[in-house]
Amino acid sequence: MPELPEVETIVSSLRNRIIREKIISVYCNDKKMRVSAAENFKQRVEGKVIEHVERRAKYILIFLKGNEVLVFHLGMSGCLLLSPKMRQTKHNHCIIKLSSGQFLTFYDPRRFGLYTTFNQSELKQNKIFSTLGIEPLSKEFTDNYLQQCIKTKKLIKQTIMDSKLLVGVGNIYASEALYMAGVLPFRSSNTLTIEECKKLTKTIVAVLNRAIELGGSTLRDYRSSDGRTGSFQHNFLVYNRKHCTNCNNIIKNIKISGRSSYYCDKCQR
DNA sequence: AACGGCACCTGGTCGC
DNA sequence: TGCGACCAGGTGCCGT
Repeated sequence: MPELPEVETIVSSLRNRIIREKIISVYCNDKKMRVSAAENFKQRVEGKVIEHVERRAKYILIFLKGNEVLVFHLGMSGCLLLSPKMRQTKHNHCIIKLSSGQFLTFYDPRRFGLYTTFNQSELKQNKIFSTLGIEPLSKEFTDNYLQQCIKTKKLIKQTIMDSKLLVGVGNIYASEALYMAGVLPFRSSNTLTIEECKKLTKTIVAVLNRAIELGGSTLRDYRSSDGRTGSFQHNFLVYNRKHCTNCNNIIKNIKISGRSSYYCDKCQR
């Protein structure tokens, strides 16, 4: 569900509103989750003060004074909402009461997400975090880096969505970036020219930045932590569209690794 | 080692 | 109206 821009939107809105707050109490019901929260989750976070909030890939990291780091992943349908009232919904899995009286609620109907806590060294050693690729909005993401990544026969859409190479690019933004670069999603990565690779580097960064400016994309479930929807979905050039925004050609839709992939066979080669 | 396929879930939509 | 089929933004694991 939420990709990098949606998670970034949540993190930046939380950053302004929960820093220095103390965690007063925690309701935790992870029985239905696919991944359990850490043992003693409640005891490990109650009474701690929130120091800062970061994003790594699609994970939300809430650093607590001391050594603990609260970790949330929203999966396909997860939300992390901050509200002045306790929200009782069917799919609440974790509710955190803060010293200001606000409630931070994690809910996730499809339960593909997770929440837990790590201490900082566990976080560094954790298999998930130690194998994550680089951030596309960091200085490390260069033409040269992408040129190294595409030395494979894998389809280019799979390559840019491979979180061991590059994090945060999900199904929507992969389709959009490839469309903007004029590259068909089912090309073998190693057939891209240097020029195409350079262009793709630029379009990945551009589409993510533009989506962040617009608060992400809301197709169905996504809300920021203040309950607001994103509006980048109105700016999709190819995803979920019937006709090409450039040439009016009919947009094709194929499955790549089981995911809907949209493209224009006139504008993309 | 690398890759494809699948499993994990609920809920919304569409067609009959 | 009711029901079943199908689809959805992610990710880890398993078998080949």
